[in-house]
Amino acid sequence: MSFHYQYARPALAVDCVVFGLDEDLQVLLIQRDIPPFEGRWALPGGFVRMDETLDEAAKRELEEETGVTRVYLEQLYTFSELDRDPRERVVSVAYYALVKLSDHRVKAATDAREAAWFSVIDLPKLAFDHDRVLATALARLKGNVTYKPIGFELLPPKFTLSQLQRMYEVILEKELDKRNFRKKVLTMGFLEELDEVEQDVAHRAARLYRFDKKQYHELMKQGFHFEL
Amino acid sequence: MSFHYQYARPALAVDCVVFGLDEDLQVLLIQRDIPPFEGRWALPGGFVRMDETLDEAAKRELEEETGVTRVYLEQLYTFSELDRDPRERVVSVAYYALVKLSDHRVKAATDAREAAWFSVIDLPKLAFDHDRVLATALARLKGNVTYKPIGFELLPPKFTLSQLQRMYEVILEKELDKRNFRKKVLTMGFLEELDEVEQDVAHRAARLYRFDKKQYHELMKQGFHFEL
DNA sequence: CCAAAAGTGTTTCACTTACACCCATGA
DNA sequence: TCATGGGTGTAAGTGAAACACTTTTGG
Repeated sequence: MSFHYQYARPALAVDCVVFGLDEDLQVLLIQRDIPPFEGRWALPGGFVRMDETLDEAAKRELEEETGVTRVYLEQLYTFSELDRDPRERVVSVAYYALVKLSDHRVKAATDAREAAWFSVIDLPKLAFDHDRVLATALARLKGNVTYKPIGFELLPPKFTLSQLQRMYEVILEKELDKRNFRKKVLTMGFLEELDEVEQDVAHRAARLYRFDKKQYHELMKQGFHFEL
Repeated sequence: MSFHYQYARPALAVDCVVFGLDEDLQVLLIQRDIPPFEGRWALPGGFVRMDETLDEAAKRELEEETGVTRVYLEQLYTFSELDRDPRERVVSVAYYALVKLSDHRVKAATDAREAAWFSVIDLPKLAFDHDRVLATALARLKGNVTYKPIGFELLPPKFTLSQLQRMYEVILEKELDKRNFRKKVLTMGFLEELDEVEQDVAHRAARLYRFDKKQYHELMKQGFHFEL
């Protein structure tokens, strides 16, 4: 590699896989309004600028295209197949994030494009290689959710233990035992029991809990190991 | 993003963190023979060509610069700090690999550069942000080794249980109980017990074992979960 | 015969799993 | 009063951790 490198370069882009939780696990998509893949749904994303890092580019593109802001984006994988974009060589760094769907239910796209939530179990065929990107993100989510408390990002600040359990069941695609689940998460010691219950339900109201981030980090420092 | 995207682009490079095992955990470095950081040690790597994927670029650069070939490179992380290269904007995709040090003890660099193994616990200051890249790779290795049998890549095809245990101790930086360790790895059922013992040792010769990849994948399919 | 590492079992304790009924509430 | 989910305990089994001595071999 010489001092002045001036061969042709691939273009560099970012794509964002943003998950939310409803009955199902949901993902945020935008509808493309220009070729290629005009009209097809795609992951929000775009090209990286010279004066921003990849993290910054991902955050900016996500906000520009979907209005979603203040989310923690984590780098997922960099995709570099030669033909992943029919126009030219584009290498894309994928990010993923978990958001409280309630905070982003109506998304005001700042440009003309349409953004919408889709259940991951009933998706349209996506543009580019975004099916593959999404599959990678889903696998990562499934793999991480059991040993990092990332799932809490999907829930509102106050939640019931049943909501928490349903979240794990949806992501892991398997049922969990209610008593064992409650025992486990409560003994971990970072759920703050509130003196409040859920409202407007047609049955006994469940107690609300809050994820105590400080306490969690305190436990981490002491070598605590979260699992399941 | 317009059809013809022609803004300035970052250069795109790959860097390879290749681990080997001796008494300590080792990493393969090359000495730079041009500025910037002339004379400093760095991770092998270089710019990505238009006709190759990132995986291919990493493999090619590693071979060109160190002679190391036929290793399984896994993508690690993409680094994009604005000033990580003093010449110009360079985004670099890092890869990591584990190799049997015995196979690569003498490395014949194909060009003039020097390549050498360094213990990770006694490293020179590296060029660019390679200290950070290496730290990321070490963290990943430590995190993965307990629940994927990747560590076997560091050992020769036939190894003793003590060698296997030492490998885990070196990577995890903690001591393990001999009896419990042997019990555990043997009950997992993918170690093939050979009718051979190690040679030329000044004490009782230990039995040799082989990692049975087929059996491991068979167990995986049946939902087996490797850990520690 | 000495040094050096190989090899081997048992007990204790903690955690995981399986499992079923009563309770509180709003409609 | 009924339907709906909320909330609770125990027993059995499995796996992790702690722990020390004998065996083999070459020098």
